[in-house]
Amino acid sequence: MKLYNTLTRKSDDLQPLNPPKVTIYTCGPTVYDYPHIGNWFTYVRWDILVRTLKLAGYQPEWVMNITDVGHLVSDADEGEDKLEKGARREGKSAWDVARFYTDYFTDGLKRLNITMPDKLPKATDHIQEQIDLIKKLEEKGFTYVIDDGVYYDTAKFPHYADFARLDLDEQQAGKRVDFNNQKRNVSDFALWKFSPKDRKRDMEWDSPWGKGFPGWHIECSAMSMKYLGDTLDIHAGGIDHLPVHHTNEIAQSEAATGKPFAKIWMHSNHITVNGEKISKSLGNGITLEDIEARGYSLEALRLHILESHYRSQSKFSWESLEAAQNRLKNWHSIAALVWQEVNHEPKQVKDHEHTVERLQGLLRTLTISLQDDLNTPQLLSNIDEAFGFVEKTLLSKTSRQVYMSVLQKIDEQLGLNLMTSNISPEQYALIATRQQARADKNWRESDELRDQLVKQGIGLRDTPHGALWYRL
RNA sequence: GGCGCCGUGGCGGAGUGGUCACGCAGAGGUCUGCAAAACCUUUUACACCGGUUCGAGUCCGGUCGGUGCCUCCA
Repeated sequence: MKLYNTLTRKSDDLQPLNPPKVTIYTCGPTVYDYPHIGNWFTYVRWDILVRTLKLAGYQPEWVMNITDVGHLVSDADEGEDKLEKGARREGKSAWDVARFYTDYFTDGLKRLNITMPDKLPKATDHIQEQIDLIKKLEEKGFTYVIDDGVYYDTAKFPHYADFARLDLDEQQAGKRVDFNNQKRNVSDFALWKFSPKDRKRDMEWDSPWGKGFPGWHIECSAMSMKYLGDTLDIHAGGIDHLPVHHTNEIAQSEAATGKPFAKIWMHSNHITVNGEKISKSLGNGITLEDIEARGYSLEALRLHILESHYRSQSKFSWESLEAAQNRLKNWHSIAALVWQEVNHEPKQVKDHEHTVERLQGLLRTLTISLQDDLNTPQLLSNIDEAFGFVEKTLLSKTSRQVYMSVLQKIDEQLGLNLMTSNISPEQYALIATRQQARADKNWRESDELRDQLVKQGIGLRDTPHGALWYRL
């Protein structure tokens, strides 16, 4: 199985440390606001990663963190605390805000049919682990303390700039911030921040260095190592994390353990909405509720997400969501054929043999496409081709069985719900009655029966092979 | 300014040098009691200019354009 590795900047073969187990850590949400579709794009993509690992015969162990402690608004460790800010906005405590958005987030995972990670550890439940890790870094001489906190000295970590290929001298030229002459490098970052002397924070803890709260980056190192060991098979996250968060995670973790932190780093690219990037500051985030309010299903959103590759900067628009919803609708009607007996003409028997071949071919290409760095767009086109063939030739008894296993496999890998249940005998009876009415040219009765079925969520299309139903 | 990425038909979007996937939308047609489908046909798509090659959307160089990060952000 091949995955593009940011570390090596090429597609690497996955070679887990302890196969068949594959350890995965993905950066989760900071729970201080509603996630927007851009966030969900990323989580769906990691869901596909996990499902593909299972397909490839691995046993993925997936940990995603919940950042419920307010790291500061800026990577330069300046400014406001996000959770405290959210708390003020909503007139709640930081703890309440964190709880509310954590629940919202896990609910969203279910709504989007995203595999539940094996663990969703919260930063606030792992303060001690973070303190221990900072202590370790302190013992090894990677830290220094200034007025407002304990910092990581990036100059002590020789390969700090390698991962993101940063040019630290040129970077931020003309933008050099004055850190009260207390920070030696702009790239240094906080491991532990002290509480302000004049104010009590909602969230603060005692530490060997004084009362305060952990820096943003340390939680991921501490929790991933606790649950998955010193070296991860795969670490994944949004592409925005590459230059700062992930760079810092590597610096902390590798300084502490002396071992590689992750073998493969994967980055999900951002999406744009109407050509603009989504950002908190622009306030153009679309939520799941916005999607549903416009009459689109989250399943359509899911399919839309799969229509682009995770490494490309994809575009979101209502128009393309509409296209995805239409495509899904067509898929549903073709999927419903799995339940339907059709009167075939003899000449089609040969086609049915080809149908079986096509469907088995789809199972092969499905595996190939996904294991090739999660090429979902290519897989979708494979599905379309096979479905087109099914539509054209209809199904025999044999091919129906194969088709059923194909639909189940697609649902399993893509998290769609193409396999719906069969309709009831009563509904089949209604269809048969309508067919008789049509044969008698009793159009009024025939149309009434059709309306009746529509009310039950069943659509019909009349073909030379009889009336075929699909779920509306 | 530094480090990157990208330019594919109306829209979205794959493409690993060798008949330019696929979806959505549009147009025309066949079929059809109506409806819905289905099927067929359909517009010189690979930003531009050079180069390498028997052959380039695919490799190399340049030009133009867009865009991301270097403040928050998946």
